Amino acid sequence: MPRIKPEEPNTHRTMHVVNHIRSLIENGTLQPGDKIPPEREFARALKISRASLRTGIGYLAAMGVMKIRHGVGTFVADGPPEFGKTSLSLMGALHGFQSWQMFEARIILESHLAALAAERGKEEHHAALAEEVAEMFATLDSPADYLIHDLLFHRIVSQASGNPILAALIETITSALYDKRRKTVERSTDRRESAEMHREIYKAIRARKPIEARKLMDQHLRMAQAAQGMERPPERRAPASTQKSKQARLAAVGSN
Amino acid sequence: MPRIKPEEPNTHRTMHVVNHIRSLIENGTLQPGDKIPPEREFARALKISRASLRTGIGYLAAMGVMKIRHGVGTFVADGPPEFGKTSLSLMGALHGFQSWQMFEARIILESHLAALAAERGKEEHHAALAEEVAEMFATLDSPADYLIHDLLFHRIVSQASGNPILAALIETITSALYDKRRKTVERSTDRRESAEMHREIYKAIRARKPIEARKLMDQHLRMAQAAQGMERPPERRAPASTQKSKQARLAAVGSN
DNA sequence: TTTGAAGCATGGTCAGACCACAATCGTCAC
DNA sequence: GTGACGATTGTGGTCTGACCATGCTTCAAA
Repeated sequence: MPRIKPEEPNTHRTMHVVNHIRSLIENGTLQPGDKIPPEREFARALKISRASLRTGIGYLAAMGVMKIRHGVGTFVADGPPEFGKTSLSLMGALHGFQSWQMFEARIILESHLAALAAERGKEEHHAALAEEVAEMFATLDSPADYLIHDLLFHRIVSQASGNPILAALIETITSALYDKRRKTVERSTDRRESAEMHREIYKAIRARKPIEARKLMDQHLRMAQAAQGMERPPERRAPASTQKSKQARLAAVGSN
Repeated sequence: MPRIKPEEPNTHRTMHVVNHIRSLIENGTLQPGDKIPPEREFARALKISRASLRTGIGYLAAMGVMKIRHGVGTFVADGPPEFGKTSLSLMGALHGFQSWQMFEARIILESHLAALAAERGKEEHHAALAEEVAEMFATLDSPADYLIHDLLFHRIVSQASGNPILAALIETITSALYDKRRKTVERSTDRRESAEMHREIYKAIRARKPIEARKLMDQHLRMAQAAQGMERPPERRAPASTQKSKQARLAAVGSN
């Protein structure tokens, strides 16, 4: 007896949910910051169990598309786009990303971003950059405060580039890098010189000199890279890893 | 009576699972391709319900860290790193990423990648690139086949760059771009000229001329960009979007 | 030897109950 | 009136146990 399939109960429920919400977002029904219906109600509407709905929402939340607030509700993510913060560091652990590789990516992206910012930056960006440069000079004696304005400066450059994708990529890499660096003591890498360089970059962006902005940013980041010892190491051979046997590794998975 | 907290039952179970697996990956106990214990068994080991375990695993799977195979088991992702394929396109719908922005990001990343490949590419990469160039010339009459080798060529350049992070970023952007382009008919954008350019790029990489490789790749991609009409549009003002009211939008969320 | 049908291991879904958190509302003391 | 504080309500988080769906393995029949 051939099995009749009046509808299509297949296609994992999870993806059913994901695609449904996806289409709602794509046709503009759902916009950043909007709240979706309560789980129980939504599940009833989609004719699936609450558990399955939750799986789908969890999937979207993991990708940063949805934000869940316990006791409040579930919302479409607003604010700047994020490519799962945990994602990069986890992927790093998994695929052995090296710090110098992250820094290399950052240098490439951010120096180009500076050039784009010089081309497209608007008055408001120029003003904000000037503000941060001033703050940096004002906090030369306070490493923690200085760092904040340093980060803000770079973030504004990202926004001024007019390309949110590149800005989001930079943001992801920077935060992953920051996590690694947070533990190391704040070496007082001559903040005055650093501030001067930021000022030069600002001037190039304001003067709409993409080539120069790019060059200065590249130079600035390479110095930072050197200061943190994140240059690309020379070729190594024979990693000589001391791996446990596969059997021994897998036996330890359940340990807590 | 004050509540005693001998342990910390808090910290959402989901993150408990994620962090547990994360640490297993970071200390090398779990490696790409490894299979984790069956859900029922693993849940018992972690002293949580199977449902919660599944939530955590789903989270990791959404980020591309785990691969779930129904009826078989759950595995740590192997193969090349992926930043959630669906992520970029969903984020695009959410934050209004434009095609030209994706292409701009691609141009910046990939032209630099070509330079790095020229610096660091090994014999094997050179051989593989030559192979693909030859295949491209051999399939000038077959758009579909040509496209395959086109993609492969670029992927090999990514690998040759020696920076898996940049390679993964490119891969994500390219696949998102490809999804958008798939529907458009394969315009026969002079494949012969395209193949010639790839050959030039290959020669520059093989000759270890980073500057030239970068320039050629940039040139090649800008032509492709123009051919697909993905240049950055001139400044627009007054988007004049025809948005429904918030109330009307949210009322339609449950529709199926 | 081939092939098809069980059987089994594993992930997927469901239902319903209860827990935990956050905002709101109502009561009561001041 | 007004503030504090507890109850109520709405919402996500977790648990349990059952059953469904898939895909590999095994084994018997052809």
